[in-house]
Amino acid sequence: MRRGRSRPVAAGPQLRYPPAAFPPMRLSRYFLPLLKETPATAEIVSHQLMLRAGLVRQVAAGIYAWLPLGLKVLQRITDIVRREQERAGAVEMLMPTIQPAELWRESGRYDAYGPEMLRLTDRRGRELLYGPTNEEMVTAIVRDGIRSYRELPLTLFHVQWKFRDEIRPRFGVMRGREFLMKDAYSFDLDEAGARASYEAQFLAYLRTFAAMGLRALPVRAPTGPIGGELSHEFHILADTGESELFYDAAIDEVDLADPDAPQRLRGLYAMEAEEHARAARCPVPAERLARRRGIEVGHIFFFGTKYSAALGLALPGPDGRTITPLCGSYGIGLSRLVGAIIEASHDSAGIVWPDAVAPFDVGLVNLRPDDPVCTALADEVERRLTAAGRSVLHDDRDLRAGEKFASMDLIGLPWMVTVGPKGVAAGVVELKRRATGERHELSVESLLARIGA
RNA sequence: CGGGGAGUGGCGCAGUCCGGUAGCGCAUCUGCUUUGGGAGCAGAGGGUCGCAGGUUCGAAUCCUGUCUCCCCGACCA
Repeated sequence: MRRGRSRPVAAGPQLRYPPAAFPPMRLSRYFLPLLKETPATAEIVSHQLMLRAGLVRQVAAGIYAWLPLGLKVLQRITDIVRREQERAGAVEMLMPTIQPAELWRESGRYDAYGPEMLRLTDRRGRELLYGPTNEEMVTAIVRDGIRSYRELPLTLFHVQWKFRDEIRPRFGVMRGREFLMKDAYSFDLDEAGARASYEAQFLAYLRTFAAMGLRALPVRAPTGPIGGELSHEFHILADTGESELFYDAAIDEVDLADPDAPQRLRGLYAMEAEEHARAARCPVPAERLARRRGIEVGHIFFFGTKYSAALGLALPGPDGRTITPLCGSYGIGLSRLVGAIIEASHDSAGIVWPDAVAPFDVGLVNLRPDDPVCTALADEVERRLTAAGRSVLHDDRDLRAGEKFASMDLIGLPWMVTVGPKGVAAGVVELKRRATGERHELSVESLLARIGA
């Protein structure tokens, strides 16, 4: 191809992009290594199920490969987070995993961070690190890219892998060394603006977790000298959660659709057990004090000029005086969320994915792939569900019914559609809801009416 | 990093104390019979026992070193 001269792309059917929104996936061609037995190294249920359901494979302590099915979940979670971040006015970018040590010397954190930071040296002897977070970098980028106070406020976010060399990684992806995180950073001219940016993220978090079908509790987190009351952790409630939470049961009554829900939630008591014990007195009457376990999946906080001052981010304000922007950062542990969701939603047979984050909407089981009539019907169901916008994982393998059902239960897709010899003559298939176990025999038309939109 | 435990076919384990040339279940492959909730029978393949030294006629087994993984604790999204 010659350079410097554009030529029109030849139009032709072979260049047209296929229109299917969700190409169906055949299990016979997929990579889904399921384990019948529980690996001895996995202690908690989410880790066990993630290994058994073929979501991840451990590569080293706290480091995981994401297999196709696990990646789907991670992507669905990321999509929801991205949508809600953009809705809250944050702008996406992407910063690298590797950062120069010099940047961290500017903030003084290079020495402060300790062995948890993975340090590297390149061939020229330059000191690098695998980023555990990005405050320094984003602050430097904004410093170098902003010329006027008029360009603020600004909230940037990215989704990127991070590395913290935990002393003891555990609980599978819940406490890995390498983890995927959404982190957002806000830059404001004054405290009122910073507070508004914080509020916007607080609301975005409520919406994000609700959109995933999760119950998330905002918990007041201890702050440093600058943070004031502007720091919250978001916990997914799960009986197996790592932290114990005490909160005002009135929180359970708050309607998230209500515009003043964030305000109400912020006013209601919720603390981690350790903080709760430390508090002078609990403002919640005993009969309203709820106690549950949770998994921290998000953390937002305001830290003022800590990094902007250290890195020399300053702008001339409208009156000519220098403004050092006020900043906050807002994290969601995306890979950890996968584990947290499973902790919150599983049963003895396997995972029970909430609809919004399931790797596929429907598991389609053809009980007789060698029977042309069953196969024709299964193919039709696949085609029509796909056309209706549902993602379908089609089990076309020649295996026994029990094994196929058990596999579907294990991977936890919200719906299972079974096409088999019993129903095929009458033109009916069986629909099963994973969460409840409820089953119905339906015609293909009724099936589409039920789950086809 | 302190304390504890474990490395033996893909997975789960036995064998280690009392050295004698590796075994069980599941999975895999072949055949037949089965076929709507992890089938039955018959046969087959697959392991330098984490690694490196040492002791011994002989080491999965004893000794020394080393690496890795897991659990409890402090730490953390």
